[in-house]
Amino acid sequence: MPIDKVYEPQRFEPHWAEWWVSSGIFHASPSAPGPVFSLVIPPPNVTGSLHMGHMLEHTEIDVTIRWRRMMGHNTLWLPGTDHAGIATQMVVERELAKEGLDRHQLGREEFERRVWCWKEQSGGAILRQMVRTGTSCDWSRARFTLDEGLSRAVREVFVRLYEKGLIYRGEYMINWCPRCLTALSDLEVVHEESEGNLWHFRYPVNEPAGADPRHLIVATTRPETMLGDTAVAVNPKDARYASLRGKTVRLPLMDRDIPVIFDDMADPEFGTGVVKVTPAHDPNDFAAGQRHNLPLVQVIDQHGRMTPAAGRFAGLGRFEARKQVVAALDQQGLLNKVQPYTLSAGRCQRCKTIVEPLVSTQWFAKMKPLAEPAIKAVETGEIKFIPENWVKTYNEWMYNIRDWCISRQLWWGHRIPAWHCATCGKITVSREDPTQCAHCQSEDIKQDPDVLDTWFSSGLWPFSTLGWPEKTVDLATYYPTSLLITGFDILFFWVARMIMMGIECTGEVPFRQVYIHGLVRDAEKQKMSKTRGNTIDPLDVTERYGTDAVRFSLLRGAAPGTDIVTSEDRMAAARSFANKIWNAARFIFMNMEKAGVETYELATVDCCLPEANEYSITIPVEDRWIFSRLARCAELTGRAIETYRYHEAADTLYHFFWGEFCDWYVELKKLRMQQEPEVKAHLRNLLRTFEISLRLLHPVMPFLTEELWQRLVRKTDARPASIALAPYPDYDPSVIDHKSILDMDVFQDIVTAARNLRADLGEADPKKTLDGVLYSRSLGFEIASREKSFIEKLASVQLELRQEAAPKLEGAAVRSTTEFDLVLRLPAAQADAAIKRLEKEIANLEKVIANSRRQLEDETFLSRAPGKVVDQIKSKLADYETQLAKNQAALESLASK
RNA sequence: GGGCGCGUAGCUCAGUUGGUUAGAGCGCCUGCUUCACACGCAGGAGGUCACAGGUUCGAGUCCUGUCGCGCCCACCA
Repeated sequence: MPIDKVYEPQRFEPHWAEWWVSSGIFHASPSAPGPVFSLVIPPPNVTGSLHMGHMLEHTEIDVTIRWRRMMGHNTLWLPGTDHAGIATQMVVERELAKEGLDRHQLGREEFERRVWCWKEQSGGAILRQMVRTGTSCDWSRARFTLDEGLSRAVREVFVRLYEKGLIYRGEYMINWCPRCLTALSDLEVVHEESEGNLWHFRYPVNEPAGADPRHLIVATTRPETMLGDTAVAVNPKDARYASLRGKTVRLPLMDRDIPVIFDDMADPEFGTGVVKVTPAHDPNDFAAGQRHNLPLVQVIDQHGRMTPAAGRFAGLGRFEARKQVVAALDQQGLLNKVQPYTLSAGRCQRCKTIVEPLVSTQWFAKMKPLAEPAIKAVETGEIKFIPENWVKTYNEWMYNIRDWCISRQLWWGHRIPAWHCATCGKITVSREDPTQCAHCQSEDIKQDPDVLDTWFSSGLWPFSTLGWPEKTVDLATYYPTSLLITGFDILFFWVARMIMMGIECTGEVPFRQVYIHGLVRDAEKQKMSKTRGNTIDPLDVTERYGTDAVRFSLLRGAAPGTDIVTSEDRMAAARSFANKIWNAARFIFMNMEKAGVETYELATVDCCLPEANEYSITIPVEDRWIFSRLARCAELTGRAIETYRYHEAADTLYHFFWGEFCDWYVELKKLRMQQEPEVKAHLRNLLRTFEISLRLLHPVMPFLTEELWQRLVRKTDARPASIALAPYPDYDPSVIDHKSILDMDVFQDIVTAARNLRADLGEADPKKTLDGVLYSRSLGFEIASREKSFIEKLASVQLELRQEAAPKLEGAAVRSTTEFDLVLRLPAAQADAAIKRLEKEIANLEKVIANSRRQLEDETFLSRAPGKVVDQIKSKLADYETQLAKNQAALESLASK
């Protein structure tokens, strides 16, 4: 049963990953005891595969969920995937293109069938990857946004909102992607700055015969749209143009007269103060057109080509048309000037094609009435954002929210439950598929071809996944969910909409807290992206470093409100830690074998206290100490996880396990078991502390701890099936033994002092023992006499103990603290290093002492600083002064040589 | 044009409500194949906390400004 020398997670991680699923230990039961803690996963796209962002998010969620589960909460982590409308449709269309097909050749039904096939393949992949990485979801409750139940929820919400007048259909200006051939919401348009031009054109003013010819100069970044101009606008307060009232101008190239309108949209400060108005191709102009009743002349079509309304430019692509329009105007002498200009163009979030603002009939959701209660919920603290400053961003968007274009001209998604009547032209919106028009009973009705924005269904995710609109037990138990963990990139897309939809549909907030994590970046602080080629594949590093190491490295970088830097260096460091744990286990297993102990039986007392009756001996200092440290570690780790300071949790565990458990406790136990006869008693506590440590570590390193725990702990009826179901170590502060901490401090100080002195003397080889004397009349003597042989062993010294004050010694290296003075005999040749250290120590002490004295003499300080702080300084000052005196004496004696 | 965030050791970053010799990981230097671990052990070097002011008994921490960097939102042609 000895385990392998080197930590090789590949050998056991897949096994536990499978077992966690097959054993069903993460299955949530509404009737389970304990406070409810529920969370729904931000559903990854079915088309996707796991990336580092998921890995981080899932790790943070998993740590939280595992910790809560061990704390005895009734936990649910509901997993699932999103159908991701455009993204998925694009991927499948690309696949079809390889076969030389497009979706129209297949037809809607066949195309949908193909997407479902694709979903079965790739949707399975990401779920399998999640299983492999150990996420402790309840897989029996996995959901997909196009599931029957969720589709019913979508339909119910659509009908309700329609009936309340919160969903309407109308002709407005929307963002249109000429490549995807669908409308987009404002959020799906990303703005990108690029270098372009500002062209200035002359539009001749129509003057009565005989008057002086005049022209107006208009500027535009999009010359091709001028073909659709139906007015020019000037500011009503702009005195320069007052005389234009009632005038028209001749639109060049089109030979059309268009009116001069007076509207605030024109900024007198900008350019000439005259702006061309193209209501069909610019959102501003569209609004102006409505105010002034201007006609719409659409010169660009859905494919981004010029329409017949563009006259001789008809059929050209929009960018080619731009060139030709400029050339034509130039030729006619109407090009006034060209200015370089940075403009921000809207691009399709998915395919990066420049979006075309077009007037189109679409479905919209009215947002203001939904936003109001959602704002209030955050304001009143019913929903808490962490970090808090995201509230500002949230509010900014919510207060300025505009109606949401929810229809998409796609085939993959939730079909809009509206039927158009060919007879009366009216619309029937219904929960069940209608067979006739609700208005005229005609049977000549056809379902609207559009589907809903993919975020419409994700907005319902927290309750649709729990069975809503049915009144299910799950819904009653787990809704509202406790927590949402997600990235800020989908704050508006998803989080805000869930809040609005949740409140609207269920009357309750969808979650109590939202923890917003940072972005995963590479070692160069670059955003990870496929195009940059700097992605780290989580599955790849999981194989090479182990899932636990990848998780741990991410957590160590995951301070709230900051981005998360990853690199293989960090993973290697985390793997070293895992290896350390592994080897501690190896040492323990080895000693069990030596002592003939087969397995460890879980202690009946679960708090961090040694079981006194196990001992026929006095409880040694390291045991009293380590249990206090265990309790402290549990407390700090728990509090860190609870407040989403994952980096702190990881750090606390790291330093506890490595710096305290391994470096001191195990080392001491090692000696104890070598030198003392009560091996089993010592082993018993070693096992106990190790087992508790494994439980402390389990939320962050689930695989390794499960593997070791299963090997260590004896299977009994009382034992939980998995460490994941074992209780998180109790951290009642009353178990902390302060005396033991003091004792251990002194013990460590003596050992460290001896090691320092050895180094000063240039003797780094631990095989060579040096002689020394320890002087102390207090705790130092007590500890040193009790643990003399251990100090000698750990520091490679031979000690003589004297219960007296240190005399003035010549030719010796001295290390002094308030509790003791340690003296090593010094070969004369090596005084320099010792002197140097003393001088440094003295300089430090002098600085601190001066500082403290100054403060203690300062009346204002004494009167204003809290008594606690003053006392602290006083007692420390005394300590510093004794140390200083001792060091000075030592230096004097050394220097005099 | 608004909003948010960052600038701390060679590198990457922590630093909870201001409280007294500023921490970690990696890297570097010295010495150790000590029977759990060289993915290790022991010891060590390295920081005027971007800059300038201010508040305070006390500032890496709070305020103002400057410089540098990043991100988000916005219909100015």
